[in-house]
Amino acid sequence: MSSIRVLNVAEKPSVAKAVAGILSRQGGGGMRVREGRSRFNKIFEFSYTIRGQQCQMFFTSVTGHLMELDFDDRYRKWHSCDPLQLYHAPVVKYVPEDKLDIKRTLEEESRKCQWLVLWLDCDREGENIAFEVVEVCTQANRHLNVWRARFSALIDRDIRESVEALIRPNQLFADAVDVRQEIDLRIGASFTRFQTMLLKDAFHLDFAADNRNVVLSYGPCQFPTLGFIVERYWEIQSHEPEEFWTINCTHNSDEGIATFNWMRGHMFDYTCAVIIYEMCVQEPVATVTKVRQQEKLKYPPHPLSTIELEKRASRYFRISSEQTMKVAEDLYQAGFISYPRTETDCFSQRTDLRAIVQEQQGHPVWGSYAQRLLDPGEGLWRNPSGGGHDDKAHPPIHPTKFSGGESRWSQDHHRLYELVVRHFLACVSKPAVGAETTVEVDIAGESFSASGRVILEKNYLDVYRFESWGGSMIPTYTFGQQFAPTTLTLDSGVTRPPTLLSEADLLSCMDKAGIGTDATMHDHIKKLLDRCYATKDSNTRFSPTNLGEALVMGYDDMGYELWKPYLRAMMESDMKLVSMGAKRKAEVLETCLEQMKACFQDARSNKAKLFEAMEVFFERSGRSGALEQHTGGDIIRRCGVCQESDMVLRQKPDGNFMVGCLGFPQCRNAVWLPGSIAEAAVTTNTCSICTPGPVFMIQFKFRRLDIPHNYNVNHLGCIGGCDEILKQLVEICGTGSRNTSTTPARARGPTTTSSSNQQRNSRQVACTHCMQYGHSSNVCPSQISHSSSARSRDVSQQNGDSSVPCETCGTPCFSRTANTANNRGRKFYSCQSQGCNFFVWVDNLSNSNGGRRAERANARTGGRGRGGRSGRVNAADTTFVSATGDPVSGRRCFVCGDPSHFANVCPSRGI
DNA sequence: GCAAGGTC
Repeated sequence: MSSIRVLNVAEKPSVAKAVAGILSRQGGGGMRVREGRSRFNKIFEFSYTIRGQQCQMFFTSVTGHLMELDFDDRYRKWHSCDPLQLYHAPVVKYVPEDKLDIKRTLEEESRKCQWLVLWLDCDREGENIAFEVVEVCTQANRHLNVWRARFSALIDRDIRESVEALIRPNQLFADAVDVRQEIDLRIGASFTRFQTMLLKDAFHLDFAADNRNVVLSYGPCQFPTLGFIVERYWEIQSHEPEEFWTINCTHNSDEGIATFNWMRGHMFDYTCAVIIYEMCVQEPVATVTKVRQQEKLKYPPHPLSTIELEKRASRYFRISSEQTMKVAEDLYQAGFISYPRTETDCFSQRTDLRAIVQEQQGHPVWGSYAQRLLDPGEGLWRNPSGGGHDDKAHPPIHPTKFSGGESRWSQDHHRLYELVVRHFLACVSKPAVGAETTVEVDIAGESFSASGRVILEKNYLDVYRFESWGGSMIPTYTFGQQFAPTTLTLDSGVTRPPTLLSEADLLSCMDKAGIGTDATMHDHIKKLLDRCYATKDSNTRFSPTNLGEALVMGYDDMGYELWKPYLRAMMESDMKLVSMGAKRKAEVLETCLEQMKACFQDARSNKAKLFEAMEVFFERSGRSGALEQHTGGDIIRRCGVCQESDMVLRQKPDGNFMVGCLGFPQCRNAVWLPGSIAEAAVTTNTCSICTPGPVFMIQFKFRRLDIPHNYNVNHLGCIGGCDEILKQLVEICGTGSRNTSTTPARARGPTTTSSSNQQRNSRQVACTHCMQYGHSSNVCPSQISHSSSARSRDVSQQNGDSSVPCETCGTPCFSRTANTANNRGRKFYSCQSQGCNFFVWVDNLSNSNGGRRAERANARTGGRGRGGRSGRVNAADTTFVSATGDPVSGRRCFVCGDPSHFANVCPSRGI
């Protein structure tokens, strides 16, 4: 039987070498290596038998995608077409210049072979690359019999099994990637060209030495990444510190000090806190109600995936994700660590983990730990637990070769290799063991708890020096034991805003939202820095730049969530449907691109929003004619607002006329003219009424059909305030577009309400969440929790949205608003639980807060026990409110107002 | 000059 010549192609040279090595060993024969056209992609030759068929194997590789997608030549230049055309412009898939040598190798080898076996990674991208290879190879030899090998790890058994069970490549998987590529290209290019050409020359971009090189890119991954940064930044900006109160208790004994925390945590209502504090102070005896001793385990981390490597390198060493991937690639190329781009965080059963540990035994620092791991007497070994992710292509990142440190390594190389090794050793180690003691005490019905921990066995913590497990001792307590607290204090604090996102936080956000892949996330982060959309401080925390914030603000003001991850999530779910065969590629492409095109058109018609947002941060340069109303024009009069510049007549891009101050943006004085004007020209006539003069009159020509029939189409008018006809026509026609049913009149920025934006958008674009028309995605009923912006202007405090525990029975009470004749609009808390009659006006609570704070300060710093046993509050001046809502003075019951007792023993509570 | 995805 004659031998079949088989061309095998892997996704990267390392896989070609590894698989060829495994198969040639199994085939029993030797392996020959020869050069291909590309110096990176060698060709391995050996004999092998597939299902009884003698084969002559030729094994080579590509380097990732062989082809690129781009627009047809006619559309590649930025000014070659309207960016809107990019939604339909023809696209071509081609082999770029730097891949031509690989293409030639494939063509030459194909001609010699009968079979083609594709060894691309077993994911959607791999399947797509497979079809690129098929296209090149079958063009050279159309008789090729095409096969796909599916393997999950580069180990003997997997490879042998996959070659015995060859299948056909999966067109649906490849289709899904085609969809993604085309959508990314069209959206990215259209929005990038649009916003760059619109804004770059219109503003003094202070961060750029030369505006000509500035690209304001938009991408479905980079923008949501920027969105995470901006959103957190806005959250911090809009944070309003809120004061809260908590009760703390300490107890000194011969064995040491125990700190007991209030189990309610903290309270935002001072009155509530002080009442409870009073109760504790009245009966300052602590009774131990619970002593719990537990063994606690702290588990080692899961095996290392790319994202975890990036996050941990950032957290432990402050190395950027981009640098981490660079160094990891270096270490991988030199054979010290396994493939660094992997989602997998569990080891295959077949991996020889002990062999990997064995290699590390000689290391001067962690070698002795590796020895302990392998010693059964130590009992330190534990099979690693997986995190449940498996990309079926690569194992978790682990050391593949011992090194005591190479002389050419940088500090980052040393650190990353150490992290990979220590992480691996930790994974196969037992968890740390601790003994935790929790003590709960009761003071006047309030619960407090204290806990302490001692570490019994460090185990993996011995080698994983990056993690610690704080321990603290507490004295011994027994159930029922009573003691007098050493201190019992009512303390205040204020809520703090969240911190800026760290690189590890950002990677987590992206991972959770499915933005980017393990191999590209660091690229998206770097792109934000390169584009000057964000900056990173020395603590690896990200802030948006003015430019980044302005762009997000502009789209947010339009009512669009182009900066949120939902668009990507929708594309991802569509891709999945395509790969499963539930939706056709053409159908998904058509609907998605139609929607994005409508969105693009709408964004373009709302470009004033982007301008307004940019104007918040940047000076206008005056170089752009994009919004003509701000520059040039015939003079009407001197501006009465700034008294420095002239007011000029301008026609806006939408065809409408206005009179604006040349001092814009410093002076925003403007007169908006009726939308029914067809022509307007400044005359030499001056108004005899309006002052200060001269005010030049304008000859208007109105469109007949756009004004009532009793008005003349020709009108010599004045914008100085005297012209009643002009005023009436503004009233009748509005100052916006001619046809309000399709493009409603729109005032400038701040006066435009967000609801009018939403209405406008909803007419043209389907919601990106539910694909329904009639609303935009930021008000989608299916996504309400996503829809509110964190920006302060959008934050509204509504009735019933915050609660305080009822001071009588503890049930959460929500604020409500009175609707009675005397108290309409006044807020109150009223307990809704059955039989409880607690009631208080909110303004009574807040009005008396100032005095109470002073009083509290006095109680804590005055001679009344600061640091002593009882920081008792002087309630003599406190204004309490009775259940009827009437204020009562003095030390009286909070519930019924009776001065003979406090609320904690009020008869109305059945005590 | 534009995207994101492979990889060197």
